[in-house]
Amino acid sequence: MASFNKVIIMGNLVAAPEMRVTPGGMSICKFTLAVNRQFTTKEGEQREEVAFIDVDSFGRSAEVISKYLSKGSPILVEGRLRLDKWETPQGEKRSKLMVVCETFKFVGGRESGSGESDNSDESYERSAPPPRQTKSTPTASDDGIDEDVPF
Amino acid sequence: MASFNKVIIMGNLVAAPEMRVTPGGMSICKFTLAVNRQFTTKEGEQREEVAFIDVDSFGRSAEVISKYLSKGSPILVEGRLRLDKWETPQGEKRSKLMVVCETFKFVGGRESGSGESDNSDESYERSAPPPRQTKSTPTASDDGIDEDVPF
Amino acid sequence: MASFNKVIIMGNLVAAPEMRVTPGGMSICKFTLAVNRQFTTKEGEQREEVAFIDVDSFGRSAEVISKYLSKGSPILVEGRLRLDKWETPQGEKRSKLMVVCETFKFVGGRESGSGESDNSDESYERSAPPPRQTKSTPTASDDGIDEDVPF
Amino acid sequence: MASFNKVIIMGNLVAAPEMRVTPGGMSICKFTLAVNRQFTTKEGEQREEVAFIDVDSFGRSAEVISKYLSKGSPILVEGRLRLDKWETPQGEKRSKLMVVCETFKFVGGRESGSGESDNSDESYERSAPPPRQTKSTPTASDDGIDEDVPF
DNA sequence: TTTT
DNA sequence: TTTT
Repeated sequence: MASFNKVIIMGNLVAAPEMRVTPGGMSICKFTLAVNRQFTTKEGEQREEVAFIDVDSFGRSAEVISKYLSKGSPILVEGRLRLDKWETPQGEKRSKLMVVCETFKFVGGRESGSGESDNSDESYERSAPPPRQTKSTPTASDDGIDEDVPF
Repeated sequence: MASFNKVIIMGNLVAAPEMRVTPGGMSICKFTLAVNRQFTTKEGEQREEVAFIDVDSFGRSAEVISKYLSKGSPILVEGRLRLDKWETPQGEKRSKLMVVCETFKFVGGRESGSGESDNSDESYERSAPPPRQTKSTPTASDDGIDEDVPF
Repeated sequence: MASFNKVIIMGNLVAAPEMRVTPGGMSICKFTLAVNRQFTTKEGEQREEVAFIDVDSFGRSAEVISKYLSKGSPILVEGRLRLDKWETPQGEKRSKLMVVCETFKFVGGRESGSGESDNSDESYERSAPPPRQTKSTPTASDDGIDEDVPF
Repeated sequence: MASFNKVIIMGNLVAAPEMRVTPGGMSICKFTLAVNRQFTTKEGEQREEVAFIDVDSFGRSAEVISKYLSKGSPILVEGRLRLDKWETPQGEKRSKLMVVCETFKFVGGRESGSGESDNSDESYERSAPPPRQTKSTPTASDDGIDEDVPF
């Protein structure tokens, strides 16, 4: 059976992205995304869990991300899971699951853009400012009644 | 071979969502998303194409969407493709591809939330305000040189 | 707000793929996928609904698909929704939602492979035969008791 | 900005799934998927890399997977990334990225089925046998000429 | 019929 | 217009 490996995550950078260039001239930009999940337990308590996900981006993606993003920036990353392997100085084998960025979208700032990986056609995009909210922003006690607002 | 049917789209409502309730008490909220794609032609021209995508949402999702979204609102919809079929008054068969919303996320406003379909565990979520942008917003002539900024 | 547009569908070709080449030399392969969804109604009846989804593939993808697939072949397609527009001879505007194939995977045959769109790095893949099933194939009356087998 | 966290992987179990039941009666089935990626290097060499991905499934999904799958079985898993955290007996903090199964599909056997997570509407599905291949199975030297067959 |  |  063929394999398939797709990850789509949206979250915020927990620190500034780290950029480096290989001796062969390939740009690599590493960053960690905080991806939150809020949920309500069976007992009705609000909870939040965070997954800190390491991401590697390459080429033009790496350059764009390192240039425009910083700690706290939101981003949508599309890519695949990769199992990184290495050996400790003591000779122990280690491995870690992370995400290889194949495409990304800047989201949620005043201007949003997107990029595509080094492996793509590099047809980058220019995009418009975000829409105005026309209804008021919902909050937990949004409409005066103690409704269970769902977000 | 098993089938698989997954759609993930993020865009803006082209009009206010339309809500109705079936005689059986099921809420149905219909809306149309504008999903943009910017690209550069081989000749280097900037182009934009828009897909207008009809979406049906049900139950609690329908209620939340109809309550909080309006024309222009951004939303991320996760669902599946469905082929709607009907007959014209003249007896012609017609069909149309559209999206059934299974889950959604409010995105890009001051507060963002999410919902899950009537078929889910209804563990709705409350979320935090968006992060501050710490680098300046990039634009086409961002850094004074006529660089080909990729978005 | 940035847009996002992702479709992942797996199904079977309802007919042989149709291949053509543009005057400019671009290969285009069109096909229709039947994507099934089985479900149980609230009343406990088994039902099946089918979405027939038109797909356009381009370049190397088009060539590989048209060469190796035929009526009934399973395939996994990854791509995006596009709204096709045209005018009837009577001058009526028409439009139709369909899928643009960006990548694909052959699935479920003895050998499975994959391809990537013309826009990609063309790093095509050769893959291994599918694994043997070691447990017997489940059926509705699998284990002698009239259990509600979930597939 | 809202978070989003979606994983779709298809691969084969590297070992029999491990099933247990919590004191509270919740079924948990753990397994590891091998997800392969074949690619061609810039130098034209065929390579394969494998990601071994740990997956947790719950409830009815856990029961179905543990009942019908075994070492080598193919499966398509849809879910989300979770960061597991624990402490070693020496008091060191450890964490590991893994996948929580929210839905799955049996793929590529004689019969294929699917399941949905404990959190879903439990509308399980019964599906048909896989299609017959009508064109011969492609291989690297498929048509006698030393063509660069793309899979 | 269209959003940004 | 339809696949399994």
